[in-house]
Amino acid sequence: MDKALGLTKTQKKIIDAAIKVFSVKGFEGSTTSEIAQEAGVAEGTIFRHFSTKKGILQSILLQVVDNYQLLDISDPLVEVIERGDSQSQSKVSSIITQSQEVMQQVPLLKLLFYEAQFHPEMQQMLVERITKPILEQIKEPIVKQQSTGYYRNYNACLMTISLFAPLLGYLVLKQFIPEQENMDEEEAFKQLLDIWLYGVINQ
Amino acid sequence: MDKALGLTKTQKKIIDAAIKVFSVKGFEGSTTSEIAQEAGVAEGTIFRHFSTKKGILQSILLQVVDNYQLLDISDPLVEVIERGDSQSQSKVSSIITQSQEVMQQVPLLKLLFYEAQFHPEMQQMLVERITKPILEQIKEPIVKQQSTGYYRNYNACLMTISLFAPLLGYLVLKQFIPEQENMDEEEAFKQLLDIWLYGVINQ
Amino acid sequence: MDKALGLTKTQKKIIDAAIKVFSVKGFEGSTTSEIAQEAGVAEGTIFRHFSTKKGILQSILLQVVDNYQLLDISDPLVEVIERGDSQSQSKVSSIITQSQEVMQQVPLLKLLFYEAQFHPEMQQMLVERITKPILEQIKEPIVKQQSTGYYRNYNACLMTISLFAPLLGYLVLKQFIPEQENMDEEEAFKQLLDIWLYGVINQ
Amino acid sequence: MDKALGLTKTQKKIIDAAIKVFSVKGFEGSTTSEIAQEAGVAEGTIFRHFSTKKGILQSILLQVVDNYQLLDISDPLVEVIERGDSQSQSKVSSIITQSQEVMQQVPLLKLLFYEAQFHPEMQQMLVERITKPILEQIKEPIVKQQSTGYYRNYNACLMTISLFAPLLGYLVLKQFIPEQENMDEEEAFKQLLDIWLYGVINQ
DNA sequence: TATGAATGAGTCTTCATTCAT
DNA sequence: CATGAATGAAGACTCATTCAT
Repeated sequence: MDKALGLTKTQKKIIDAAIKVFSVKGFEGSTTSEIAQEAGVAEGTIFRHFSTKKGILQSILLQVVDNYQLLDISDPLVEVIERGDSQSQSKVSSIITQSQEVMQQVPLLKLLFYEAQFHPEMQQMLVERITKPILEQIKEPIVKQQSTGYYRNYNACLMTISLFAPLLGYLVLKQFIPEQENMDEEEAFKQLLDIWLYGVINQ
Repeated sequence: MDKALGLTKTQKKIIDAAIKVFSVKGFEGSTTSEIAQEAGVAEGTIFRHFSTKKGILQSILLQVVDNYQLLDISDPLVEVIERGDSQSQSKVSSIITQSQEVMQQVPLLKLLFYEAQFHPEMQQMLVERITKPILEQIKEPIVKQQSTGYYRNYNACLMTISLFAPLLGYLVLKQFIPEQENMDEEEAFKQLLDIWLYGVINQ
Repeated sequence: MDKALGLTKTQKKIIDAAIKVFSVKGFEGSTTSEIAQEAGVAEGTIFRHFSTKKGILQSILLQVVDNYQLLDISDPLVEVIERGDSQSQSKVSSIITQSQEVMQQVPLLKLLFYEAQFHPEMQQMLVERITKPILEQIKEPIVKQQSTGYYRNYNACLMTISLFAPLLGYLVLKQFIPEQENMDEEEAFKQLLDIWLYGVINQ
Repeated sequence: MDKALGLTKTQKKIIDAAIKVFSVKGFEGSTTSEIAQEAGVAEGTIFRHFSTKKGILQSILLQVVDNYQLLDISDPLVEVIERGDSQSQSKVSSIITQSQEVMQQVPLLKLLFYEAQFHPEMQQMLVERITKPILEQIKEPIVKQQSTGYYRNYNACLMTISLFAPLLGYLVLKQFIPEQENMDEEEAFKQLLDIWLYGVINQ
């Protein structure tokens, strides 16, 4: 009744509050009392639902992993790869649309990847359930295009990196230096994809 | 007498110890007592040299900024841009050589950029003294190549991102997933630069 | 209907569970949630029957006091005193039989006497309803034997102590150091009573 | 300089305060903040010297064990056994003198033996370092007296219990029911020892 | 100047108790 | 009348910072 995707309403309130607080102050910099306040529950309530503060972080990770929200970003990229056609605006703009959500998730993802350094089991889960699946999903169509001779024969993993990293880098940089509003996101993504396609297409 | 670059020997010991400890455990996850132990001084000594724990972090940032060690990475990239020649192996390998040091600095840089989120004055210093200078330094030769028509006319900032992000992404990913040892670093960098050059060179 | 000795069935379940849990973990070391689980009721249910956690302890004490289960130990001792005859095996063994129950109650009694230190009203009740009655009950036949000249004229209270303490001491020690299984309980009690009788009988 | 018997002055202050507080409120019923206040130090200071609250209890036990203060009680008892003479007043009164200290230690010993139930390593130490040594020390002269035929041939361990338990029982009871001040301690001990000797001497 | 014991505010966590269902 | 989620006061413990030596 008060459950959704395995989380009770209270759990959802706490998770959402924690995401907000963690994103702003970092994991160690946040206190459970802040999270409780943000969630509108008593501090003790947190510990009826999550055994430790770290448990909250792990639940956030699990939810991100389970929802596969993240992987949505790879679908449009796959289409770009398969078409190999920078002019296919509709695809590009679908990425842009997605990116609004991704933008909001960037601080959360930074948090998870950063904190994962200090928690091996989280790191492993991130690698196995997020990083590797994305790499695999993107590598596959690249390899196919290489086999037809349409793409050059660089290491597929490196090609994936050179496709993915600039997009992510652009988003992160924009959070650091928000000034350059002169160019809209859609145009930026189009140019980044263009550069990659030219770099990758044979001749 | 016991000073070098504005740091006494004791200060240097503390800074070095703090870099080591912060890199492994994060800023909030480290204690001044650990730093003192690693530095081989008493805990109280730290506070004769740095007013607060955060002061240590700021000093680390200042040192990184002042030493410009970081910017060393942009020099070889500039040469790559200016030559526009993926075959110029010597340049590429000089990057590789540098990257050994950069590799070691990646955790420190992750730390500084991550913690900067929570300390506006640090964030500003990072942006003004590190991020923007690197972008500028790299944008300049790109713009020159564009003016001669040798490079395509993409937004120079985006071109910089698409050059820089894959290299950084490769280094970070390698720390997360160290397995793919099959390819050596030199070859990886060469391919990433190749892709960029093809994507960027007109025709 | 569901009452017995002033306790409803639910109350009895809770009391029994509390005795079990308190005996193993002590009063402060036990949680109401453990007691609820052991009793097979909800945590809230406990507080419909007992106003506070301490109220449970007080009810246990009341039950022990009301049931006089404890005082059963003094009856056989009285017989030993009255016969003044260490050879009366049947009496001794009836003590032994009782002691099986007493053994099980030792942890509970330790608990009550120990916790009573911290709760004056409980201490008073223990003294008035348990300790003093036992002393009186045992002193009486001793005094009678003294008046006939059969027992020496030591202070009756001290004689009671020197009768009672070794038996209790033996039981407690056995819980601490269970190894000395070489002697059975029956024999042990017989010897302890013998020593006392020899020490106490005139000539 | 500020050390004595392996304890610094601060540690001694904390230990003494803890003994006082624990004796009055029990282990679980005491708070580290109360102990700090009683010791006249900051709460944090406690944890520079004892890693946990339980660590304080263990240190108390260690100190009791190391000081062998407790075992002092067995020396006069040994003399009583060896003389086998209840009239040897001087010995008896030396016990009394000791007992003033023992009296003060009774609450502490009750604490240690009670809490030991919940901490196996403490229980073992109490048994090995306190209980067994006392039993052994007292059993030895008893056995000697038995071999000469002066004492009856009861189990030596039980004889020890029937010597020791009444003395301890008297002290504990006096704390519970302090009223019976009519008899002084010296006389009480003399009578208890008398009873035992008569019970134990052959004929 | 360097030390490290002492500090105490602040943290995570527990748990007896309440109350809407 | 029973339930168990929610509460929040209180506890053990941490750690950046101070200061007498």
